[in-house]
Amino acid sequence: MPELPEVEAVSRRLREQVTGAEIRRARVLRPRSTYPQPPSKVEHLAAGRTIEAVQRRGKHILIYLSGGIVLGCHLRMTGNLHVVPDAGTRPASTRLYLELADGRGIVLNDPRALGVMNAFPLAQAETLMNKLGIEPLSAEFTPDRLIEFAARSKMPVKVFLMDQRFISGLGNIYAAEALYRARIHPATPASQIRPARLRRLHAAIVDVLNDAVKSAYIAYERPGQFREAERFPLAVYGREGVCCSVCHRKIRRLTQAGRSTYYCPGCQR
DNA sequence: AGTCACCTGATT
DNA sequence: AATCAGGTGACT
Repeated sequence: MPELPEVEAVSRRLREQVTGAEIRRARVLRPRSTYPQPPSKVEHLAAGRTIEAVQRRGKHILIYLSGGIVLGCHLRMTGNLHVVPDAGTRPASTRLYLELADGRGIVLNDPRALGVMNAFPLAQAETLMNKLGIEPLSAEFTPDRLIEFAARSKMPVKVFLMDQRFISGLGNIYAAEALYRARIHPATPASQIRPARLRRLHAAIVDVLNDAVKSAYIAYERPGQFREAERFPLAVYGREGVCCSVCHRKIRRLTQAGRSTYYCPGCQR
């Protein structure tokens, strides 16, 4: 599920629902879901604290607790973090949950069980988050910063865009969609792209993420079956063999760093 | 820079 | 039965 827009939607809804709530206790049902920490660390550090704020950083959800503790959650491929009315009634693929003093539960629900939650003192959480790259929807993400980063990387530009140490939040779908909008071939080495095209790429990244944030927020407000239907139409991702609506050539797929990349051979040179 | 491991469920 | 999946960290 989640890249930046989906994580933003999850984070916003959580913020609205649980800011100010008290965590009675935390229960880890699957021990690996707190990797690399032991489950007891999360259980002990979360219990009895009040939720002061919920923030997103890259694809991480940060739950700030009273007493200077932060719960950091990463949803990986299939995770979701959401509130249930009764902590005693949870989805089948619940990996851990926070039982609130009012009886509700915050559930890390993840069929593939790749998602994780950790507990950190505030300073340690900040240190970890400082290793992430720039927030693409913040004012610091400027065309010049993108040009500066790209100049230092020989990676294929699509792999570069997904590297969280440069820009944090882009994943397989929106990296491909941004390159399509910018008309850049995904295999182009980042350092070889001229500044004018990187400016176009910068605008494409901001646009595609803003579009996706809007639809992701709506999608997460609704029951599951409407999720896919409400996302704006993707131009290339998952559309191998379909004709490009601009040039009518067939969308192709290639493999980069072990992941599928979709692109239009006509539009992206 | 590539390959695997971590997992399960959907699709071919 | 095999392959694929919106992610990432730990190995070569």
